[in-house]
Amino acid sequence: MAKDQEGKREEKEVEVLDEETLFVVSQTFKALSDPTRIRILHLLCEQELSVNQIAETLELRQSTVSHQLRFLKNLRLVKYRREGTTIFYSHDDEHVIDLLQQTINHALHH
Amino acid sequence: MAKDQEGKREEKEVEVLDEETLFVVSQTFKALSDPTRIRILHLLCEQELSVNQIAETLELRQSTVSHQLRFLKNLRLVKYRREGTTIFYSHDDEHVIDLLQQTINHALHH
DNA sequence: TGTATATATGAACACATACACATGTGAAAG
DNA sequence: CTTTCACATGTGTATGTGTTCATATATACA
Repeated sequence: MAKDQEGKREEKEVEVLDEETLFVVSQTFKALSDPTRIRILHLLCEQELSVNQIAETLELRQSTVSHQLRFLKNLRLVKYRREGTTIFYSHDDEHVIDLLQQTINHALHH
Repeated sequence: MAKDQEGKREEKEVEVLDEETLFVVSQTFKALSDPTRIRILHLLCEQELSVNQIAETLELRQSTVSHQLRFLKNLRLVKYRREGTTIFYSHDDEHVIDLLQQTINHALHH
C-alpha cells in the first residue's frame, strides 16, 4: 500500500491514528488538562451541585465556573438539571471520570 | 431554598485535591492533549525509534519531534538510549501508555 | 408590572503553546 | 583537525486558552 516511501521496515503493523480518533482523544485529554476543570469534575464525581455551590466550594468566580461547565457540557462530560432558577450539574461520562480517578490515585501513591 | 452556604459542606467528606496532586494530574493529561504528542507516544507504544524515524513516519520536522520529546522526557514519559549519533526513544510510563490505549479504544468503539 | 436570584454570555486581556527556521552540540569517520 | 550525521536548542510568531468584568437571559415571586 501507499504506506511508506522508501521501503522501511515493516516489523510491526502500526496503525496510524486517523484524524477523527486523534481529535476525539486529544479533546478528551484536553478537558482534563486544566486544574480548574479537574477540580470541578472531581467534585461532581460524588455529588450533583449547582453552579454557585461549585464556585463557593472551589473559591472561583461564578463566570469562571460557568465557562468551564459550558466547555465540559459541549464535550458531553457533564449534564444539567434545572430546578427553578438553579441549575444542578452532574458528570455524564463514566469513562472520563474513570480516567480522572485512575490518574489521581496514581499521583497520590507516587 | 437557601441551603447552608455559610456553614459550607458537611454533607460529604469531599477531600479537596492538594496543589501538588492537581499539578501532577493536569500535567499528565496535558502531555496527552496534543495530537502530535499522542501520535509520538502511540508510535512508541510498540517500538523503540530514533528521532528521525519518528519524524519520517509522522511527517514532522526534526525540530518539532525533538521539542516534543524533550517535553515528554521532562515528564518522564519517555526514555532514551544512545547508539553512536543516533538516539532511540521508548516509552517510560506504563500508566500513561495505559491511559492512552484506553482512550483510543474508547474513541474507536464510540 | 417590577425586583431579586441564578446562570449564561460577550469582549478584552494576559499568558501559554506549538511550530518553523536557524544555529549549536556532540559523536564518529576520514 | 575537519567533515558529516543525528539531534538539541534558542528565538520569533501565530494561535490557543483561562480568567475577569460587564451585561444579558431566565425564572420565581410580590
